[in-house]
Amino acid sequence: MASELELSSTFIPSLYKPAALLPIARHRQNLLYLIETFSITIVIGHTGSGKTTQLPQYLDQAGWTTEGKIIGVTQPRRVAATTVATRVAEEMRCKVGEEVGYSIRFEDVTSAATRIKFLTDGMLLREALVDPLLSRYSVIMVDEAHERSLSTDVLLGVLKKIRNMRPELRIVISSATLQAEDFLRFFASGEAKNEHDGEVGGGVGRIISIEGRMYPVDILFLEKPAEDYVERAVKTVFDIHTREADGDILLFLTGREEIDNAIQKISEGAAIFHPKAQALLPLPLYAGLTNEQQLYVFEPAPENTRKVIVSTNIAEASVTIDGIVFVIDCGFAKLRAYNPNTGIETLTAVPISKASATQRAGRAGRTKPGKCFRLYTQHSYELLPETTTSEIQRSNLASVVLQLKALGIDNIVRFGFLTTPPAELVIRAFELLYSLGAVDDYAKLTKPLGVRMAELALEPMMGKALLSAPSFGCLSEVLSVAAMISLQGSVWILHEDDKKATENARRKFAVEEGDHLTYLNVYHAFTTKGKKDSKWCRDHSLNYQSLSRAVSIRTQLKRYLARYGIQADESVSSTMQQSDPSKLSESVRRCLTAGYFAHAAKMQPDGTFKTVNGGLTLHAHPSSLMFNRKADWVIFHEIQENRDKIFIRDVTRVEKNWLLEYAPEYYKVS
DNA sequence: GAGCACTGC
Repeated sequence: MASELELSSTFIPSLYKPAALLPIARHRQNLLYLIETFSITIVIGHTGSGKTTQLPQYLDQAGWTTEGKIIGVTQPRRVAATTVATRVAEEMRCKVGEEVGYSIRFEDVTSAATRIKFLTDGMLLREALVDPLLSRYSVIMVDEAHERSLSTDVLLGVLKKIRNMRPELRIVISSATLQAEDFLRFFASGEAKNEHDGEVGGGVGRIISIEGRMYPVDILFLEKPAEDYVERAVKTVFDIHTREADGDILLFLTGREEIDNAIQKISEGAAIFHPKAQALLPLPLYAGLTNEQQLYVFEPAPENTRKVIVSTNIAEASVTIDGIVFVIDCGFAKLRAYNPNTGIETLTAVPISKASATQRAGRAGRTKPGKCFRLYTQHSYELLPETTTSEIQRSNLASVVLQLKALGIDNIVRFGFLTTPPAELVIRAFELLYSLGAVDDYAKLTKPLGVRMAELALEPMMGKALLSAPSFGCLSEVLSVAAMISLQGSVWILHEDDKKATENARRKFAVEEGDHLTYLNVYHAFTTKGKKDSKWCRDHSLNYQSLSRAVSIRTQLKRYLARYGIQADESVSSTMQQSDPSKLSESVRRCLTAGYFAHAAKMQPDGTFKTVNGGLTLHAHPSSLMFNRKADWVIFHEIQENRDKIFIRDVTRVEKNWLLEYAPEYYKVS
């Protein structure tokens, strides 16, 4: 420790502004006082205030890491956990994994010396399965809590429960201004009243605001509503380019199609109207791009060139780009919602919230004063909801219910959620879990099935299929299928200009029986013929990063199963060629049916599908093998409504009698 | 004939 102190007085960090200059430094004493005094501290501060990097260090220096206790800081995203850990380690002059570490899925970079640990909130929930009181932590800081992700909300509920049993635990919540009082009220509810009556939070906690290092952003609205916001956005890009000072532009649209469209229009316009002026460089940004493709937006523009980054919501919170001076906000975002009555997810563009609009505008003021052009009227803005509906109110909650059950929360209905999810969502989740055998008649987790399903990092239906695999003699295969399905569609690389290339590549691996066995084929080729080689992947339009991830996921799932005494015999059936391929294919499809019986459909003469009760018309997604193939009965992984059609994705042929065989209760009526 | 964003000892 002595040598460390000496070092820090001799050297000044060169990479970053000295920490003493950050806005948070002035609040150091007050922050430490509040955390010492109150169980809950809500910290309001923008990105750049230093709350994430400095506060854990203050706490460490103030003695919160003595006697083997550690400070945990959760993030909603993996990248944030790793980058912040790296930065704090630099400031503390240690290697990541020593005094400062991080823990995310597949990567635990911590050691016995670790005192400050950055981790995803999902990961902290995992830890709670083993250590229900999170007893190693003296302080837990939940960063970016205002984003209200599914796991943040579950974590907040769990922390509130833990606080009752561990009053010495300190909880710090980082929030945007708008929601700070909600967080405090949440933790204060159920507390006995005291002398602080009348004040939000009473004696439980306090809110502290730390001013961020932000530059002013001028907000401009349209006078009249725009008829076509993509067109209006492109026009605004050119207006900025010709009339405003230097600085890059960030344009928010809702999805890939709009983005490609806008980029084309910007390129065309730039070529015609401004042949000699400063050039415009339009760049797309959305999650579907590979990491490599995303990196372009971070590179400085060539000389005499203005970057125009055309992005989805990914640039609102997940990705931060320097040098943005102008933001154009279309006022919409695509949002996922789940209908508990039909079991169908929708993905539609909806108006954003005021909080979201503020966040978007803030992206313009990170390096100097900026401007935000909103492609809607001030009147429409006033009508927007304050905040976006939290995920827990619009998601399929099967996994959440399973997780809470595994954490020992028996009464889900009475569980203290920050926002109580609609009862229909909870009921629907229980119905599915019951039909899968994960919970019993008394809504208790079954042993060992339900307990294991909760532990596996898989959706309940896939978890059930995987745990059934040994009895079908296809564990090795279903492990691979489960890993590939976990990639959520990022198996293939989509070529913007050459759509046939992807199709041709798909055809090479196609298996008649459907998408799941095609995935198995791809996985097998990747780990044998492909030799886990990135060039081989590029040649076959496959996403190298995703497939490497599938290998990690498979390894992790296999390790879990091994702990249950379930061994995958890789030597006998690791290739489909070795045993009778058609028999193996049947086993895999039977096994999938045992997990996915609730996602079954029957093909109609016109090639569309009908749900089991006959109510809804479904279409095979064009990315599915079953898009132009014949089948009778199928099971599918995902069902989603886009615009006017309901699509099913990851579709595989099954037999009707398998449905009756593996889910007699579920199908007894029909 | 077509994909918002995240994540799991």
